[in-house]
Amino acid sequence: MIFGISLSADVPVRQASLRQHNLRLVLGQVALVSPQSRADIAAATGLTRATVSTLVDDLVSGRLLREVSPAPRSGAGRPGVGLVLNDADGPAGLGLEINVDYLAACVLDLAGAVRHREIQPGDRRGVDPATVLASAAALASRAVLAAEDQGLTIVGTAVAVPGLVSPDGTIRLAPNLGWRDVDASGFTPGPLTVENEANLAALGELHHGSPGSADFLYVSGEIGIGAGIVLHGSLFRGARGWSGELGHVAVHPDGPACRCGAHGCLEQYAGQEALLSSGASAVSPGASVADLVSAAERGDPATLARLSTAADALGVTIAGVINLLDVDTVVLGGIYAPLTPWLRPGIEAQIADRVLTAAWSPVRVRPAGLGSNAAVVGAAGAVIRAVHEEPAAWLVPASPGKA
Amino acid sequence: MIFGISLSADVPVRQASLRQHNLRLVLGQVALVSPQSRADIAAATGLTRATVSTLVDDLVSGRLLREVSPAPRSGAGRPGVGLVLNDADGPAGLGLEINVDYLAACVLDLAGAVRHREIQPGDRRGVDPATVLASAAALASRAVLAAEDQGLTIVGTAVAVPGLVSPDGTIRLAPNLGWRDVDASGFTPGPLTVENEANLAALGELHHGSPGSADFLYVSGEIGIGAGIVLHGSLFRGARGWSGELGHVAVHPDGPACRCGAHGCLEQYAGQEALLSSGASAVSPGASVADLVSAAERGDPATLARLSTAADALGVTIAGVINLLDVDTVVLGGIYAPLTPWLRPGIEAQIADRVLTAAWSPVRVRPAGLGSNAAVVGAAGAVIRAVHEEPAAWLVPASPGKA
DNA sequence: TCAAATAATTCAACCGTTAAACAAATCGTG
DNA sequence: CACGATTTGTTTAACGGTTGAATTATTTGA
Repeated sequence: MIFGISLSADVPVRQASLRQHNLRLVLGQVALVSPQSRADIAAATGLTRATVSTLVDDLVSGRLLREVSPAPRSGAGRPGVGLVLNDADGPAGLGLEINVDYLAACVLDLAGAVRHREIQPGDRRGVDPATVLASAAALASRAVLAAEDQGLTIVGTAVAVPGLVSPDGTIRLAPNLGWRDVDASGFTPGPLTVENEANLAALGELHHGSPGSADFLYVSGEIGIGAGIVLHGSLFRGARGWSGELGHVAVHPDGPACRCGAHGCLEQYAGQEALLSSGASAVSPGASVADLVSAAERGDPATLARLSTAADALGVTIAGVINLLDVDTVVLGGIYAPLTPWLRPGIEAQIADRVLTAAWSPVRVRPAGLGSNAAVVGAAGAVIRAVHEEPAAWLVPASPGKA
Repeated sequence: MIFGISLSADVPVRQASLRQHNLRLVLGQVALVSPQSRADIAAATGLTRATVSTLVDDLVSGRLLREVSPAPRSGAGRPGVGLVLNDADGPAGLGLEINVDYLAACVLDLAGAVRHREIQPGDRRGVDPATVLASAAALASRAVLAAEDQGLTIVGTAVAVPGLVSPDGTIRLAPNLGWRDVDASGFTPGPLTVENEANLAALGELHHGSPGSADFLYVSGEIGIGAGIVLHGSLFRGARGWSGELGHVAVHPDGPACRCGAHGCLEQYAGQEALLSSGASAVSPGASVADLVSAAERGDPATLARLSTAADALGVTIAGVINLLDVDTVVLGGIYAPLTPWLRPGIEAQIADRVLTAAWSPVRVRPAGLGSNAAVVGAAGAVIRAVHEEPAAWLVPASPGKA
């Protein structure tokens, strides 16, 4: 549970909690705009310069902040020393992604910069989970070494998987991997979080993608269709962590049967298989998304028609979501990102038609800024975000020799 | 904005904030279990008895708590004095509801008990908004008098309306009243909140109805169909406050045209008009919901068929919502509450069929505990809830003569 | 009547923030 | 090159809120 909100309501508050809160406040301010003096921070947060000084001292000796020599000069007066997130020898987050057609790893430093990345393509459908997890573990240990080479310390790991995950780290159901009740909680050393791929991708988009709204629906087109829901700037995981199963929302209740047992699910109209493998078209069976894009660019009528059908189905479903949740932005991720030019018109038309408030408050539809990296980056970001959320817990005790 | 979360993250925290937090903690503890001694509170919250004493002193002299003579005895030792929410001469909340076929007012004391209620039936469709607001204002002033007679002081008012409300209190659109851009912000003295009827009903159900889940979908069947979404125990209002337009989610995208301009909206299948006025049946046009219930109880085939159709449509839509949001409870409110016996089977069948996680985590479907009072009670409850959330702001200064 | 037990209050100590004074570092100007 | 102006960062006394131990208050049971 790396995503839990920590400041919750029904717990007593002592002076120490106060300090924790203000430590986070200062760290967050530095994360917001980067070289910043203690005085700047004081002005921006409303804390006193004195308080900021003591807080910054803690954060610097705890290896979360770093001083940089000259702050950008302005007028007269003593120059302030700049403060930045410690991306030199501080903590770092490790993100992993287990997907149907690739494994990926990614290391982010405290400032959110990608410091290492490795992608291992290969179809994992039907492969023994233990084998796949072993490959992922190997990927992870290479990433840890790479981080150490750069002076960074991995303080946690998050894994993105295309399926439903229990709070204890068990993968309850990953239909497209063919997995069911796989325990992924301890396959790598250190604290580990297992989380749905679309959720982490949404987080990645929120914190590391193009800056946009704090309320959006991230639609992840992979073999299946998932969604990550960001409400008021934080991920909504549902009562049991199983939100976002957009692919199995009904478009036509009496439509074709779906693998899930129901009829007319969105996945039947806009899933990767529906887009790639059906009917006669310029795109041959077994083709890739890149082929689809080029066929669309050529203007192939059958391809365009199929994309239009998918866009309509997506649009109907998304319009329903907007009527329900009132998000103001829809982010198209996964395979939908490169297909945005052909999907957007149909989606926007359905929104205009079906969303009650569309007339006076527009909804943006845009492609994901991070492309296919959204989930790994989101996973690593979730780890460093935990540090940002509770810096007091991550202050490394000053070694007496060095201080 | 009576519902805002006050403890937010990017604000400095001083000792005073600490006190505010702990005041709320103590008040909340008393609200949780009622006659409770200072020592009990200390044990339950983790605060020191000393601290609890000073906090309770503030709350008592500020008229939010009241001491009751003998706490329930147990063994030996000095008996603790019981503390209860001040429902004798404390603050109270006024809730109003403007609906298509009735106006209502309701006063709740700090303990959440209904101390006054008035309902004024009568069809308001097409009536001039100013006239309706004047009636509501009259209702409100009678409620204020009734409260004063009982020693209570109204500290705020919330109004439930069947429509979309802007943050500034303007009713942007209330289709079934025929209102558009009506300013309802100042029609009664004192602080006023205007809010969607389904949202307030959901809040009412959450805090004053049958205790249940903290994540649920409240489906409000009135002339239109609205929904209130409660996530992690708090109301989700959407990016702009316009969440919950369930009635215009598509069931059959190519279905019959809806007033809203789209096609196949849920309202066409399960709205009050669809249930009451269509086709030949034992229920004559212009009938009421009570007629519908008695026809269903008689087993009238046409009525049962129509209810079954409505249940299927509701079920498809609700299943989509659950796939998306992973709520574990669905509350049927408004006209659906008395119809639950006939609606539930169809809804549950669709959920079982279409919700991915239904197999291993059941979804409860139940009628609203408050019936048609949910919205007014929720409105009044929202006001007293604001006091609970930020007691420091509501401590009445001790009058020197009385203290 | 007295000891045991529990409730509530008092008081010195602690901790984090504040405000104001002070020290440090730079620029502008003569 | 010196000096005032200016801004940064640290120091120090004071303040507010919580804590823990001691004290007082109130009841039960022997």
